[in-house]
Amino acid sequence: MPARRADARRNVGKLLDAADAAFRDHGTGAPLEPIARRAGVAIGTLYGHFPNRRALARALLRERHDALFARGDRLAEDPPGPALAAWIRAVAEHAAVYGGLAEMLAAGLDDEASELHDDCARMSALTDRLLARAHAAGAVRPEVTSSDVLTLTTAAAWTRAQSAAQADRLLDHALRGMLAP
Amino acid sequence: MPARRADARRNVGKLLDAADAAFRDHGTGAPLEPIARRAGVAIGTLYGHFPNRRALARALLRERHDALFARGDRLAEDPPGPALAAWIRAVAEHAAVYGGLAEMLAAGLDDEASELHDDCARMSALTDRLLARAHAAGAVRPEVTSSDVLTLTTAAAWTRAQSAAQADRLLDHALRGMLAP
DNA sequence: ACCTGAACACCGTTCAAGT
DNA sequence: ACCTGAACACCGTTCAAGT
Repeated sequence: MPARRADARRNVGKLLDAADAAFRDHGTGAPLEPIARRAGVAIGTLYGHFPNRRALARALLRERHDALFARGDRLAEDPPGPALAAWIRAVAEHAAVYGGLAEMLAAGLDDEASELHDDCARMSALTDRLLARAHAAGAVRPEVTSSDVLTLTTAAAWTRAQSAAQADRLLDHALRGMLAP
Repeated sequence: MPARRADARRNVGKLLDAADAAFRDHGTGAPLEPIARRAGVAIGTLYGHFPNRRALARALLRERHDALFARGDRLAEDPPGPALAAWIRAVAEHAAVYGGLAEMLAAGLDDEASELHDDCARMSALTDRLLARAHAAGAVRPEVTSSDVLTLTTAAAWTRAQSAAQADRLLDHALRGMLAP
């Protein structure tokens, strides 16, 4: 972390607050100029701190992602089957804070150049780990792969942007089909 | 169908061909000006025939939707459980011809003013009918609702835009959780 | 009855000039 | 070291003028 001028640090804080509000209201595709205006800075200042939308999202998700990773680590101590289910639900719920975030995270996993790639890879690694435990305990059907779990998670996150209740029901059905009979 | 000047009819045909190619390549959000140019007409001509993107999509999907509805009607004669599963797979496959179509159809079902509403309502009605048959035959778990089925269908269609194979596997797992044990 | 394309609005992004 | 905001590019949409 380089030394920053105090006004610059304040501006970053105000930009993140404004971006959070805008992303909540209009999704991750929200216009950037109103965000800068709402933060009381010029549009160039926003670009000076965040070269693109993904960099802004990454900063915005920092704390939230760290909390999610901690949750994943804790779940690795719980009974394998329910722990995997709880993890999937937690990620799906997280990826629905902003409309369009599910797409952004799915893309970030594939694109190594994405500012979100590291975070996505970490989520993926936690999924692998929790799934491997569930397999070892015989809690999941043997044919279920890590990709299957990630796909379900993103699909549920995308659904959640339309209806949280329906996303939960989709998870109920799909998990019933994935967990051991 | 009002009488049309021959050149107007030709233009509509060329616009639909160009739009189909553009939607396939860049999804339903593809820029409209290149579509008009590719069709050899001015942008105003496109707007003259199709007041908005949904109207263009509706025209583009006409034949395809009619074929889908016919498929649904035929499936209503088949064994209820497999028929429902086949219908879900057919709709999911259809809604993935263009990127972004899954979202468009999901929105069209809720929005009565949408040019796509009628088509979406008909898909929904066919889903209801096939699900009711499956329930009557005891082929589906009793708690499965029509919304559950529509949600799964759209989620699978959305997934399909990224990976067809993963979408199929999602359907495998979710259907296993929805069909009677 | 239909077509043209200039015109306007809007937004993302850059960068020269300023402090 | 950071900020400003004009400038440019791009695209959706409208509409007066033309055939």
